Amino acid sequence: MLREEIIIVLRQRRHVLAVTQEQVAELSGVGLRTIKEIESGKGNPTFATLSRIADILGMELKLEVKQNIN
Amino acid sequence: MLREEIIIVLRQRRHVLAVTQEQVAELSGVGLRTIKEIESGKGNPTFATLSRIADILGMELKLEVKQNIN
DNA sequence: AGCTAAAGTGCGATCTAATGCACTTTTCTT
DNA sequence: AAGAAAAGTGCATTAGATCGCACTTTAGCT
Repeated sequence: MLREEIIIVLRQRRHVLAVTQEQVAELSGVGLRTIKEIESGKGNPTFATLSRIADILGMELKLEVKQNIN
Repeated sequence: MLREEIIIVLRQRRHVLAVTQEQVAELSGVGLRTIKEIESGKGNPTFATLSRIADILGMELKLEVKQNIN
Protein backbone atom coordinates (compact mmCIF):
# COMPACT_ATOMS: atom_id res chain seq x y z
CA MET A 1 0.00 0.00 0.00
CA LEU A 2 1.14 3.45 -0.86
CA ARG A 3 1.25 6.17 1.71
CA GLU A 4 -1.91 7.74 0.34
CA GLU A 5 -3.74 4.45 0.65
CA ILE A 6 -2.59 4.00 4.20
CA ILE A 7 -3.95 7.43 5.02
CA ILE A 8 -7.30 6.69 3.43
CA VAL A 9 -7.59 3.38 5.24
CA LEU A 10 -6.69 4.99 8.54
CA ARG A 11 -9.29 7.69 8.19
CA GLN A 12 -11.97 5.29 6.97
CA ARG A 13 -11.36 2.98 9.88
CA ARG A 14 -11.49 5.88 12.29
CA HIS A 15 -14.83 6.93 10.87
CA VAL A 16 -16.19 3.40 11.07
CA LEU A 17 -15.27 3.34 14.72
CA ALA A 18 -16.68 6.85 15.06
CA VAL A 19 -13.74 8.29 16.92
CA THR A 20 -12.16 11.71 16.53
CA GLN A 21 -8.51 12.47 15.89
CA GLU A 22 -8.38 13.71 19.45
CA GLN A 23 -9.59 10.40 20.80
CA VAL A 24 -7.11 8.51 18.68
CA ALA A 25 -4.41 10.73 20.10
CA GLU A 26 -5.47 10.08 23.67
CA LEU A 27 -5.95 6.36 23.24
CA SER A 28 -2.78 5.77 21.30
CA GLY A 29 -0.55 8.11 23.21
CA VAL A 30 0.49 9.78 19.98
CA GLY A 31 0.31 13.55 19.93
CA LEU A 32 -2.78 15.07 18.37
CA ARG A 33 -0.62 17.21 16.14
CA THR A 34 1.03 14.09 14.78
CA ILE A 35 -2.30 12.41 14.07
CA LYS A 36 -3.40 15.52 12.22
CA GLU A 37 -0.25 15.66 10.16
CA ILE A 38 -0.46 12.05 9.17
CA GLU A 39 -4.11 12.20 8.17
CA SER A 40 -3.65 15.39 6.24
CA GLY A 41 -0.94 13.71 4.20
CA LYS A 42 1.96 15.73 5.50
CA GLY A 43 3.64 13.19 7.67
CA ASN A 44 6.12 10.43 7.18
CA PRO A 45 5.39 8.59 10.40
CA THR A 46 7.75 6.15 12.00
CA PHE A 47 6.87 2.50 12.31
CA ALA A 48 6.32 2.94 16.03
CA THR A 49 3.88 5.80 15.57
CA LEU A 50 1.94 4.08 12.82
CA SER A 51 1.84 0.93 14.89
CA ARG A 52 0.39 2.62 17.95
CA ILE A 53 -2.32 4.26 15.88
CA ALA A 54 -3.15 1.06 14.03
CA ASP A 55 -3.33 -0.75 17.32
CA ILE A 56 -6.06 1.28 18.92
CA LEU A 57 -8.01 1.16 15.67
CA GLY A 58 -7.91 -2.62 15.83
CA MET A 59 -5.58 -2.78 12.87
CA GLU A 60 -2.08 -3.95 12.20
CA LEU A 61 0.82 -3.34 9.89
CA LYS A 62 1.93 -6.21 7.73
CA LEU A 63 4.93 -6.77 5.52
CA GLU A 64 4.16 -9.22 2.75
CA VAL A 65 5.51 -10.43 -0.53
CA LYS A 66 3.73 -8.65 -3.35
CA GLN A 67 1.12 -10.65 -5.19
CA ASN A 68 1.39 -10.41 -8.94
CA ILE A 69 -2.21 -10.16 -9.97
CA ASN A 70 -2.47 -9.38 -13.72
CA MET B 1 3.16 -7.58 12.93
CA LEU B 2 5.45 -6.40 15.64
CA ARG B 3 8.66 -4.63 14.88
CA GLU B 4 10.68 -7.75 15.61
CA GLU B 5 8.58 -9.73 13.18
CA ILE B 6 9.02 -7.13 10.49
CA ILE B 7 12.76 -7.35 10.96
CA ILE B 8 12.77 -11.13 10.73
CA VAL B 9 10.64 -11.09 7.60
CA LEU B 10 12.85 -8.47 6.01
CA ARG B 11 15.99 -10.44 6.65
CA GLN B 12 14.47 -13.72 5.56
CA ARG B 13 13.27 -12.21 2.33
CA ARG B 14 16.65 -10.68 1.72
CA HIS B 15 18.26 -14.08 2.19
CA VAL B 16 15.77 -15.76 -0.12
CA LEU B 17 16.67 -13.23 -2.78
CA ALA B 18 20.33 -13.70 -1.88
CA VAL B 19 21.18 -10.03 -1.67
CA THR B 20 23.42 -8.29 0.82
CA GLN B 21 22.54 -5.31 2.98
CA GLU B 22 24.82 -3.30 0.73
CA GLN B 23 22.85 -4.28 -2.36
CA VAL B 24 19.59 -3.44 -0.65
CA ALA B 25 21.03 -0.06 0.20
CA GLU B 26 22.10 0.61 -3.37
CA LEU B 27 18.90 -0.64 -4.94
CA SER B 28 16.55 1.10 -2.54
CA GLY B 29 18.47 4.30 -2.18
CA VAL B 30 18.40 3.95 1.58
CA GLY B 31 21.73 4.43 3.32
CA LEU B 32 23.61 1.28 4.23
CA ARG B 33 23.90 2.48 7.78
CA THR B 34 20.13 2.70 8.00
CA ILE B 35 19.64 -0.79 6.62
CA LYS B 36 22.09 -2.09 9.19
CA GLU B 37 20.37 -0.29 12.02
CA ILE B 38 16.98 -1.59 11.05
CA GLU B 39 18.07 -5.19 10.65
CA SER B 40 20.00 -5.16 13.87
CA GLY B 41 16.85 -4.10 15.68
CA LYS B 42 18.00 -0.62 16.59
CA GLY B 43 15.95 1.39 14.21
CA ASN B 44 12.48 2.82 14.17
CA PRO B 45 12.28 3.45 10.46
CA THR B 46 9.89 5.85 8.85
CA PHE B 47 7.15 4.62 6.57
CA ALA B 48 9.05 5.98 3.58
CA THR B 49 12.22 4.12 4.45
CA LEU B 50 10.46 0.86 5.17
CA SER B 51 8.50 1.23 1.97
CA ARG B 52 11.55 1.71 -0.19
CA ILE B 53 13.22 -1.33 1.27
CA ALA B 54 10.10 -3.47 0.98
CA ASP B 55 9.75 -2.37 -2.60
CA ILE B 56 13.05 -3.63 -3.89
CA LEU B 57 12.50 -6.88 -2.01
CA GLY B 58 9.26 -7.36 -3.90
CA MET B 59 7.25 -6.77 -0.78
CA GLU B 60 4.73 -4.26 0.45
CA LEU B 61 3.43 -2.75 3.62
CA LYS B 62 -0.20 -3.28 4.41
CA LEU B 63 -2.53 -1.83 6.98
CA GLU B 64 -5.34 -4.20 7.79
CA VAL B 65 -8.04 -4.77 10.33
CA LYS B 66 -6.85 -7.35 12.82
CA GLN B 67 -8.32 -10.78 12.46
CA ASN B 68 -9.56 -12.24 15.71
CA ILE B 69 -8.48 -15.81 15.49
CA ASN B 70 -9.05 -17.57 18.79
C1' DA C 1 43.39 -22.25 10.42
C1' DG C 2 43.35 -18.33 7.35
C1' DC C 3 41.03 -15.32 4.27
C1' DT C 4 37.25 -12.73 2.68
C1' DA C 5 32.70 -11.10 2.52
C1' DA C 6 29.03 -9.67 5.21
C1' DA C 7 27.17 -7.73 9.16
C1' DG C 8 27.40 -4.85 13.39
C1' DT C 9 28.90 -0.49 15.97
C1' DG C 10 30.94 4.14 18.01
C1' DC C 11 31.06 8.81 16.75
C1' DG C 12 29.39 12.85 14.88
C1' DA C 13 26.63 15.74 11.52
C1' DT C 14 22.31 16.88 9.43
C1' DC C 15 17.62 16.55 8.66
C1' DT C 16 13.13 15.82 10.04
C1' DA C 17 9.41 13.39 12.92
C1' DA C 18 6.94 14.40 17.05
C1' DT C 19 4.91 17.67 19.85
C1' DG C 20 2.39 21.76 22.01
C1' DC C 21 0.12 26.10 21.49
C1' DA C 22 -2.75 29.15 19.40
C1' DC C 23 -5.40 30.16 15.55
C1' DT C 24 -8.15 29.28 11.13
C1' DT C 25 -10.98 26.55 8.33
C1' DT C 26 -14.17 23.00 7.47
C1' DT C 27 -17.87 20.08 8.63
C1' DC C 28 -21.48 18.76 11.42
C1' DT C 29 -25.94 19.47 13.89
C1' DT C 30 -29.89 21.82 15.27
C1' DA D 1 -28.22 30.40 9.20
C1' DA D 2 -25.85 29.97 13.61
C1' DG D 3 -23.21 27.54 16.77
C1' DA D 4 -20.33 23.80 18.00
C1' DA D 5 -17.30 20.20 17.06
C1' DA D 6 -13.79 18.45 14.31
C1' DA D 7 -10.04 18.98 11.37
C1' DG D 8 -6.19 21.67 9.40
C1' DT D 9 -2.05 24.90 9.87
C1' DG D 10 1.98 28.40 11.14
C1' DC D 11 5.57 28.59 14.33
C1' DA D 12 9.04 26.95 17.40
C1' DT D 13 11.33 23.27 20.13
C1' DT D 14 13.07 18.70 21.13
C1' DA D 15 14.05 14.11 20.19
C1' DG D 16 15.37 10.93 17.15
C1' DA D 17 15.92 8.98 12.10
C1' DT D 18 19.22 9.02 8.39
C1' DC D 19 23.73 8.79 6.96
C1' DG D 20 28.90 8.50 6.17
C1' DC D 21 33.27 7.05 7.89
C1' DA D 22 36.18 4.04 9.99
C1' DC D 23 36.64 0.15 12.73
C1' DT D 24 35.29 -4.46 14.95
C1' DT D 25 32.95 -8.68 14.88
C1' DT D 26 30.82 -12.57 12.76
C1' DA D 27 29.95 -15.90 9.20
C1' DG D 28 31.33 -18.56 5.08
C1' DC D 29 34.55 -20.60 2.22
C1' DT D 30 38.69 -23.08 0.69
